[in-house]
Amino acid sequence: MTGHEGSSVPPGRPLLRKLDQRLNDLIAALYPDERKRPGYAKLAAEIRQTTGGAISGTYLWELATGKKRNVTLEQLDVLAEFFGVPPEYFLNEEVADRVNAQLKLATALRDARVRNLALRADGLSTESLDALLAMVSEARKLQQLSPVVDENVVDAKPGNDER
Amino acid sequence: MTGHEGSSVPPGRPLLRKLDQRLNDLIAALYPDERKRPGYAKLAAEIRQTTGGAISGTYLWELATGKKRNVTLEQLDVLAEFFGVPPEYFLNEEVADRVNAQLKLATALRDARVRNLALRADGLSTESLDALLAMVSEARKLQQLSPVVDENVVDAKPGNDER
DNA sequence: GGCACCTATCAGCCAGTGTTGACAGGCAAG
DNA sequence: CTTGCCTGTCAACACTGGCTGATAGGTGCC
Repeated sequence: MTGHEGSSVPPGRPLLRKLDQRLNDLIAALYPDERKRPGYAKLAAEIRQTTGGAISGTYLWELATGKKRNVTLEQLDVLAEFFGVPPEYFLNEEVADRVNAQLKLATALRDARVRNLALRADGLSTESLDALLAMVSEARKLQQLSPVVDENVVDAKPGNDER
Repeated sequence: MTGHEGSSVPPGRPLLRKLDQRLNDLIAALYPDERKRPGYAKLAAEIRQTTGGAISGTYLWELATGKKRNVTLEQLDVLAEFFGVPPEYFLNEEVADRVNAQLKLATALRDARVRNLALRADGLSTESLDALLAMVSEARKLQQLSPVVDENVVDAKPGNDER
């Protein structure tokens, strides 16, 4: 656009340079255990089926490593929706801090489902939360997800509780 | 997924569909008098010299008429900076409403300078406001702009375009 | 040893964002 | 009426956002 350099970020414009850090924070919050964390490809696939929006693993990596950062609003919306944060999270410092506190709290919880719900709960009404949960459940049933994902995200321990 | 119809937006994704309206609101707020309002080209030039970011008049029109709406963060930042609103204005309904109230109030004022300052004042500390004002004044002096605005915002010498 | 399946990273491609340039219509000055 | 400026609008172009595919390295299972 401006023909500005694209590698080193000139401090001239207060652009969204912290997007990479924000993204990494979110990922770390959702998957506190490094071993259990899926790669960017798997994570992107998860985002795709959860939000319906398209995103590639490679691009996720590019964003997380700061190689690309001038995303479009559509992508921003998809990311925000998946991680359960308001889109302003990527723009406003205060909002980011507030949400980050919530994230730390959620990380403390052991149960993956509760953690996930807690993340998505921020700023939503009870009705919205309920509707979301129902939709996700429906989607899973519809896709006939096998008893995989033993300790991954959405499903918890294998052959155990589960409503 | 770019089935851009212009008017009817596929409700599949709660995208930023109101960007055109928001933009028009801002323009109308800044230039309440239709007669005195500069065209998109002039307005774009104004934005360019004020914020330093690049934007074309045609593109401004496309955004205002809803032909394009999936802007990048960089463009969003430039627009927000010029109009003196926080970037969340384009994302968050509540913020937009709150700021819109401020805009109406500011519109009531006759003096263009006060109106301008009022717009930019929202959410800023007194120090920031002061610094901004100083910078703008310096810029004006530097560009040898005519002795301040009469009722327009900035007066440009006819037939002269820099850069 | 080997193979199969991961992962992160890179190079190249396509689509759409954002550009420049030009056209038609309105309004004031000559 | 003609000339000139300014407006909104469009079409053709360029650049980069975002994707697909391939490569290199790691770990487990045979």
